[in-house]
Amino acid sequence: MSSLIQIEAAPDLVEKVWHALLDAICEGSLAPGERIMQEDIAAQLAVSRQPVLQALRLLKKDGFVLDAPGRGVLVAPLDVVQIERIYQVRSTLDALAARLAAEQRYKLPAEIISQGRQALKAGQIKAMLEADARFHGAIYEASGNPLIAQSAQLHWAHIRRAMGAVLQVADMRSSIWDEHEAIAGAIAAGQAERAQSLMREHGQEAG
Amino acid sequence: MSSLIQIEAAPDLVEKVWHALLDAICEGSLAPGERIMQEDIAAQLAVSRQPVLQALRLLKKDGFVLDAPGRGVLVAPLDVVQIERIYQVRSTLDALAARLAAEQRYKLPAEIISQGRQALKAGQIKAMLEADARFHGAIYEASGNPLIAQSAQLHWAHIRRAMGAVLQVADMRSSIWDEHEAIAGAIAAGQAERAQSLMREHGQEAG
DNA sequence: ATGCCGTATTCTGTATACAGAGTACAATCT
DNA sequence: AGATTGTACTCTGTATACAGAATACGGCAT
Repeated sequence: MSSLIQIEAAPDLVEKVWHALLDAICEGSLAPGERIMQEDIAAQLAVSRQPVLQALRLLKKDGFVLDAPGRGVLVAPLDVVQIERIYQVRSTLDALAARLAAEQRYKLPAEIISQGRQALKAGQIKAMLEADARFHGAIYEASGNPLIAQSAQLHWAHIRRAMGAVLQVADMRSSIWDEHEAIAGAIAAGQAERAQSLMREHGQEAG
Repeated sequence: MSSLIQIEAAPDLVEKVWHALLDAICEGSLAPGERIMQEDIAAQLAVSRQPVLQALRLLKKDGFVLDAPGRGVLVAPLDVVQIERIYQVRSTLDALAARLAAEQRYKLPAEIISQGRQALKAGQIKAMLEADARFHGAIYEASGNPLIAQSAQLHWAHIRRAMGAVLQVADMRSSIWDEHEAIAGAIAAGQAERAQSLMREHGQEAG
């Protein structure tokens, strides 16, 4: 049996449409409050209305679009209160992940932090967000509980959306990578409680 | 304008099918590992395959059913490890909710606890679960962050499923309503940290 | 001129139809 | 007898068709 590369099964139109819509919403090309019509989307993506309908239902479930009875659905407006709520939940999950990762003395790859610092120095917003996501993602994975990553993944999408709007006005706090480094240190040292509380503070600051 | 009772809009077949399937899965009439065929479900509920397809996709997203490529989908087997993971996440969210509720010095209605004690004394399993859900639900609501309730709602469904299987063997811990009472006291007194840690311990015990 | 009602349009949700992918069984060859 | 390949069947996912609900506009009455 020769080792063949795994073929990625099931392109699945629904998932494609879902991804396309989510990207458009996060990136802002579908503006908050904008009306969405199934037929338009279907035509733009060259599929029938059916996969679009299903994708919209998925997005609706996660709060990216809202029902507008009679007028279809519209892109959820990004609400300050709502963002705060998301941060609240995500911080909690992050803290849990940090604690679990610390219990296993997870060693975070050093390059994640150095890459983040570089991006910050260079002022590359996109790279900064990516590095941030990698940092937190690594900890989720190290926690050994895939549910955390799954939940947080959703929140990240909301946050990405908010970030895009916010970062054009305000600068990113320059201290975040110091905080990240401290958290990574506590995790590697197995200081579960310390890692947990550092992460919680980190999340609260971010909001 | 006379005040008329709000008419509940949009029965929505997809949602009905979703609910019916979820109930069947939680209750156990759809056994773990069992194969599900769209046409069967559609025929049983007297709808077309379309709403069933969408409902299954929703359930798949939340891990109640799994993809069985080529053989449709099957009910997710209830895995001990998975249940532990769910408890881990839910405990964390519960602790967050308890802290937030405490910050507002939320007064939990006393009848929730007394109802729970009565159900425990009478040995009515169903009533016990209901009282438990009411207790935690009230705290979610008091937290002021609907995201917590939304997330936890999902976990509850999984837990309900597990409970049904577990409670037929093991008795429920008789101390839970003492713990609940202590938590409610801490919340009402505004002792946020204490409420949070009590709730965390409570969740860990339950697992 | 303004307010109200009726009609037409538009859009969603559901049902039916169709095509593709995968499995199971059976027949054939070694 | 066992293994392998070909064929038929089954089930899913997507497209098209249809019906119902809600809105927006235009006409009419006041």
